[in-house]
Amino acid sequence: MSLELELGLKKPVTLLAHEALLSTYYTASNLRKKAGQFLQPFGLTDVQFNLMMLLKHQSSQGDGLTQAQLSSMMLVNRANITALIDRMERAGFVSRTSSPSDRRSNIIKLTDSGRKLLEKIEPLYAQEVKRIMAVLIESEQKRLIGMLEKVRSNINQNSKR
Amino acid sequence: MSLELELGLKKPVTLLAHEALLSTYYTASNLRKKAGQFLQPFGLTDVQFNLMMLLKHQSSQGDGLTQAQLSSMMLVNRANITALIDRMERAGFVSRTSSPSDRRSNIIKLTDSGRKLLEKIEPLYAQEVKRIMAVLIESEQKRLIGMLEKVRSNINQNSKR
DNA sequence: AGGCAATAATACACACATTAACAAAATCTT
DNA sequence: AAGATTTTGTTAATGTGTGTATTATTGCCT
Repeated sequence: MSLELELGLKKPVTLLAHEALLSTYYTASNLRKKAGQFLQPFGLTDVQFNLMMLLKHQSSQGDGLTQAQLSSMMLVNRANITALIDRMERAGFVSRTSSPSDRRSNIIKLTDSGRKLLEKIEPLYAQEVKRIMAVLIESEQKRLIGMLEKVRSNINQNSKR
Repeated sequence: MSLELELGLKKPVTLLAHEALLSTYYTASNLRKKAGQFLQPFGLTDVQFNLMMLLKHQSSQGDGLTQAQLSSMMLVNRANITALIDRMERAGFVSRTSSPSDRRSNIIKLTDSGRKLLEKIEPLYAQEVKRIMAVLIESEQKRLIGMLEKVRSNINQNSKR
């Protein structure tokens, strides 16, 4: 089903490049909504789940990550992380301790209950991701990743120079 | 540049399907940020610009659109549109009048100054979109659109049945 | 006609994103 | 060593997204 039909547009999008952009945009939006619905029964948002995945898979033997590292890996501003960790700490998913080696930094770690919850969700999540992406065969998924990578690389090149 | 490097990950994403999902997600996020920066000097957000584009191109001879139509075309909850239109009305970009044929509905139209602003921005925006997407040739853009369409169509099919 | 269900907009509580400004700590430079 | 710069986290103001509940209106149905 085309974007035009999905959104109930009366007229097609005229510029192909714009349709490609809107496709990316709306697909991501749909994916996020789906993830949100999937995670809601577990008391998590998609953002919180992503953060927990980073804590589990991107820190060496549960050493945790700093808020700055998290903001870089999540592609969001540092300022976001403060309130996000506040909420997740309150919910008991993560702990925040000051770094002994750099007193500016906080070390964020999964709590035991956070890790337990994550490990319950992870296989179900992976299964659902695989199901959704299975409409594309492996080579197509790679091509998609490659094309999107090219687009990203071109976003912040200025037209001048 | 791979997602792994862009985000500063210490370890690669292991599941290909997940990498495809994250690629889509982060590309959309980058595109939105870029659009936001591009539109900021004009006093618009990307969401407001999109809404104005819909009002211009998706309504028959400036008849306007209802808030329900806008929410469908923007793939957002109806509840969003209320405050969004509040802000845009306050800024003088759009007008909100009650529909004579259905007193539940509001008709949203571009104001003269809103239309003038949009027409100034539109060619610059189109140029930038074309520049960004020009890393993909036409056939690739079509393939991208097609693949994302397949993904979207699969999001809301349940695994059971 | 009279009642019931669907639809449109709104309000509220909450989550998450941005930028800008700030304090504290670390690091660089001379 | 001292001063300047950068980095880290926080706060505040603002915009956008969700879900849920409420009100007003319309349309359907017997």
